Amino acid sequence: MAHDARRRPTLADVAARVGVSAKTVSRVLNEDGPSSAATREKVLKAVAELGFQPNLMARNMRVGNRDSTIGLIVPEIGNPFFGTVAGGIEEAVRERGLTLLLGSSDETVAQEHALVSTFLARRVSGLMVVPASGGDHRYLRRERADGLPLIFLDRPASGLAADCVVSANAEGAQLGTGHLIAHGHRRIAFIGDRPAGLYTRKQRLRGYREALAAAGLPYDRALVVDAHDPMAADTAVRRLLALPDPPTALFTANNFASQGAVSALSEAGRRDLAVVGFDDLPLAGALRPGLTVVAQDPAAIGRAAAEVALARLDGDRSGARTTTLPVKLIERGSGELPPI
Amino acid sequence: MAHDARRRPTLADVAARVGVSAKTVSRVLNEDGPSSAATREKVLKAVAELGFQPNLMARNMRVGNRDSTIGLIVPEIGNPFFGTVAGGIEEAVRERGLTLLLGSSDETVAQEHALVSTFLARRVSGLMVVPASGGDHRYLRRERADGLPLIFLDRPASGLAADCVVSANAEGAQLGTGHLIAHGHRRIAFIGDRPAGLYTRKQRLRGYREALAAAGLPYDRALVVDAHDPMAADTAVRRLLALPDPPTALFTANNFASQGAVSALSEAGRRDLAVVGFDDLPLAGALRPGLTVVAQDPAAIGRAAAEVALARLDGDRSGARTTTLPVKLIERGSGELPPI
DNA sequence: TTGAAAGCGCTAACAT
DNA sequence: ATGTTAGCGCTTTCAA
Repeated sequence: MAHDARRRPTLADVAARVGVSAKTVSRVLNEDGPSSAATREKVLKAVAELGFQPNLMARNMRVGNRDSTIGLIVPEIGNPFFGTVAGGIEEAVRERGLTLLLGSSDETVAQEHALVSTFLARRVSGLMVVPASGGDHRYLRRERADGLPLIFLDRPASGLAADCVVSANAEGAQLGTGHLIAHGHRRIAFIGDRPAGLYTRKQRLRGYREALAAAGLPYDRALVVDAHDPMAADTAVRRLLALPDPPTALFTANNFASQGAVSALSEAGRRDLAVVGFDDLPLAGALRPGLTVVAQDPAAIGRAAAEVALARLDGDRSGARTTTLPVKLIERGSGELPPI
Repeated sequence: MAHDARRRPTLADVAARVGVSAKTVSRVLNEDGPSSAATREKVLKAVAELGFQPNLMARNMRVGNRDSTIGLIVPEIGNPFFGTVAGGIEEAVRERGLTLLLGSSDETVAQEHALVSTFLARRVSGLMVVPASGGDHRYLRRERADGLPLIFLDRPASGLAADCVVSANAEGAQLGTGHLIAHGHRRIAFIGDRPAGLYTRKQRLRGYREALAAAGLPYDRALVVDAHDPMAADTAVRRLLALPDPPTALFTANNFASQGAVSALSEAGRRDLAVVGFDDLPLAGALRPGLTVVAQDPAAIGRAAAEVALARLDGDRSGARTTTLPVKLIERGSGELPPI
C-alpha cells in the first residue's frame, strides 16, 4: 500500500509544539488526572492546529488489549432480515463507543470460521454470529470461558452453551399453520428454507407439524419442499400445484419462500390458494388479498443481542441464556381464503 | 475479578516455548524470510498447542499504521438498498484481507461526522460515505490529499472533489417518466424523497422534468410531493387523488415512495392509475399489474466503490473520478395502463 | 501539576 | 537460518 502522506501528527508532536510531555497531552485529552487551565488551553489549541486525532489502535492496544468493536457475522448481508438485525445492533452499541464490524459467511462454515478468526485476531470486544448450518462451535469454548461476549443470533450454537437470541419459530409456525387450519384447510404445503438441517427450518417445520397434529390432520411429506431463493420457491410451488392431490394452502417458512410462492401463484393466475408466510415483506399489504404473515422483529433481535453483549462486557458472568422473542400474526386476508 | 481471562499467548510466549526468538516465530507465521523445516514445524506445533492468535492490532500498528478495515457510513443500515450496497463492498474487499466497518448516520450530518471521526481515529484503510444531505466535506480534503481512499456513494461529496459512485438517476427518471408519457399520460405526479435537497431526489426530479419538457408537457408543482417513508407516501398519494384535477399516473422516486404509493392505491381500490417506481422491490412482480420500475443495481454500486478504493490503495493517484452506473427499466405492466 | 521510563505485541532493519 | 535492537503511538507506573 503506497501511502505518501506527511506523517499524521502524534501525541508527541502535539507535546513538542506545546513544550510539555506526551503524558500531559494525554492527560488533557482523556481528562485523566489534573492539569492547569493554562496547559489545557495550550494543548487544545495545538491539537486543533495540527489536526491531531488520537490513534485508537494504539490506545486500545495499550489500554485494554481489546478493540472497541463488535464483530457480526451473517450469512448474507444483502438479505434485508439480517440487514435490519445489524441495524438494531449498531444502534444499540454505538452509544457505548463500540463500532460494528460486519462480515458475510455466505452460509458456509469455512467462511464463517475465517471471519471468526479474523475478528478474534482483531481482539473484538464481542462476537455475534448467525451460524452457518452444519458448523461446530466447540472451538469457541475457550473464548467464552475467557469472558468474550459471544452471542448467537437467529440460530443457536452447536456443541456450545452460549448466549443466544432467537425468535419463537415453532410457535410462530404453529400460529400461522393454525390460522390456515382454522379456515378449513386440510392440505397445507410447507415451503421451507434449505439446507434441511437449518435450525429455523426445522423449528418452523416442527410448529407446522404440531399444528397439523393438534387438528388431527395427517402429515404428508409430499407437501413439504425446500427452496433457498425466490426462484426455487417459485418452481417448487408450480410443482406442488401440478400434484394429483394439490394443496389448498401454502405456509411459506421465510421471506424468500414467500416471495417466490406469491409470484408463482400470481403468474399462474391462481388467486384461490390461501397463503401465510413467515417474515413480513414490504409490499405484503398491497397484494390483493393482502399477504398474511407471521412477523419477526429483526431490529429487536439485534437490540436484544446488543443488550446481552453489553451486560457481559459489564461483567455479567451468569450462565448462558437464550432469549426468545415473540412473533406476531398479521392478518391481511390471504390466510382466510376458503379451501378450493 | 473472580476468575478472569488468562493472558492470551503472545508471540513471545510461543518463542519461549519453542526456544527461538520472537522474530523467528513471526517469520514462520508470515512466511517472511527463510526458516528451517524443523523450526517451522516446532513453531506451528507450539502455536496450535497454545492456541496462539496473532494480534492484528499490534501488527497493523507496526506495519502500516493503518487498520485493515474499510469504513462505511450509510444513512440507514436497515434499508435494503444500503444493505445490498454494503454486501457488494464486503464481498469485494474481503479477498484483500479487508474487513467492513459499518455505521449509520441516521441521515444526520452530526452523526455522520462523529462516525467519520471514529473511523479516522481507527486509521481505516479506506472510507466510504453515503453523505447525509446538507453536509460539507471540505474538512476531509487533507485526508484525501494524504492518500486515504475516500469514496462517496449514491450521492456526491459536497465541496470536495472526491471519488464517487452513483446511479444514472436523472436518466432513469427520464426513462421512467417517458414510459408513462409514451402511454398517453399528461398528468404525472412525482413522489420524491425528503429532504428536498437530497441529491437523488433532485436528480430524479430533473429527469422527470426533462421528460415532461421533451414531450411538451407542463410542469405542475402541485403534482410534486415529498415523503421519506411509506406511510408518508401513502398519505401524499391519497391527497393527490383528492385533487380537483388529479394525476393519472405516478412516478415514485424511490423504494419507500413506491411502497407507500402502491399501498395507497391498493387500499383505495384504485387499479386505474399507472405507476412507475425508482428502485426494484421484492414483490413488484407479484402485484397485478406488476410494478414497472427503474432498477438500480445496489450490489454493483458497492463493487464499483470497492474497485476504486482498492485501486487507490494500490497507488492510483489520478484525479477524482465519478462512476455512473446504468439503471434499467423493468416493464411489468403498471406503467402501461392508459390515462383514466 | 507534571515528567521519565517502560512496555502493550508485533515487525523493520540490521546484525550474525 | 536466526537473533537483536528499536520503535509504531499510546498509557501505566512511579517520581518529582
